[in-house]
Amino acid sequence: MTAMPEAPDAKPVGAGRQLLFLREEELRLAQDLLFFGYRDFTAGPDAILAELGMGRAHHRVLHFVGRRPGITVGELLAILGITKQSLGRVLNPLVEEGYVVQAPGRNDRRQRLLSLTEKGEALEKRLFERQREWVMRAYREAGPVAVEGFRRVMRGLMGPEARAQLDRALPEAARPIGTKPRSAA
Amino acid sequence: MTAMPEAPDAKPVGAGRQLLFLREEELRLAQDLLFFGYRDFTAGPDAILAELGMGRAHHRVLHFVGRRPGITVGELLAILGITKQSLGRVLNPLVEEGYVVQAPGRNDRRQRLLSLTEKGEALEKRLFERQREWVMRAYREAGPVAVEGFRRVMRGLMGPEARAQLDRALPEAARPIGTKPRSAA
DNA sequence: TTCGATGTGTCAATGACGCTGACCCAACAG
DNA sequence: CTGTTGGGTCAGCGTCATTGACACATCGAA
Repeated sequence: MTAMPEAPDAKPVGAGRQLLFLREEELRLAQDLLFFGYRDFTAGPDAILAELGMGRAHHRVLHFVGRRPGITVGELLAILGITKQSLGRVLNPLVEEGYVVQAPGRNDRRQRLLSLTEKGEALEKRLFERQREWVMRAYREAGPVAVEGFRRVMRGLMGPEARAQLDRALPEAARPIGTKPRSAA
Repeated sequence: MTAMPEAPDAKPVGAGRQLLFLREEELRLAQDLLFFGYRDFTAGPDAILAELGMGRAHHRVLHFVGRRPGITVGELLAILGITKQSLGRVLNPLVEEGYVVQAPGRNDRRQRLLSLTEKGEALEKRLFERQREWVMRAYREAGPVAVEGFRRVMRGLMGPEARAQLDRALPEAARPIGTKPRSAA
């Protein structure tokens, strides 16, 4: 490839260009965007977590437990899509260090209902704020129409199970496009 | 900062109005979308790679080497953002098993210019096709306007270095919207 | 009341993927 | 000749996921 001739005014790609080539390039672009975008999206929280001897997995637990206090272990496993052994290795330290509390279920006492402690909420919020700044910048630069498109595409990239989980987890308030939960929970 | 470009095509969701300030739920949604979307986006290739005893990191090498044949090890390291030890653990098997070839640089014979063998191209293509179906489905469901928005937002989620790398790696032909290798705003 | 299914926890081993630190070689550049 | 650069390698560590097997309390129903 030639070394960037600095076209000062790269025009939008002409509509009638080689369609097949563009299709391929479109997808290569999507791959790149998702790789870099996701990596940099998680970089902020990752840095905070590293100082605490934690990783991305801890963040996910804090995130989903914070989103649905009283969630059962089984539900969390289903959402995260990992094994209970993997979850245990992350969840146990969070409990031991006082970020998460477990309470026996009222109806089914086998269950351990998870929720965040104040300490857990504080950390989750800290991670959240870091990421908020990052996402807000991207949203602001892109504009509301783009944000709506982003949501549509990301939703499309999710498998059916993940979509269902998302619908279930979402407060009806901020729901994207055609996301009517047909059989709500 | 208030008036954003009109959206003739996108459905006015709750997001259609002023989301220039990021409400809590909007960011939570973004977090969920990125987590689930990225996970499911990579699931297809992951399955193929697992059969070959490889992982996501191998795919990335195949992807970026395929995109820029003759890339140096140093450039690849910069793009991937990992250490050479980490790269070595992935790249060496790829070379040993005949997916990637190394050639000494013409100007600087210290360099090992990387490119795919036919075998490597075949595998990369196979992974690519799997992902293409997935992305195409999402793109088709979302529509062209949404795709454009998706690109803008993902680009915004990338850090400055990643954006520069993306511009550098891209054939000037198929470049997304406002991506003249300079502007931001 | 017994018994199987369920929710959860845990031990042990494995593997992918990243890191740091230290050191090496070959080639370039002064 | 010397210092820097491009690349490789050994040794060790940590996170995050896996599988398989087992333990235990509880629930629900025969």
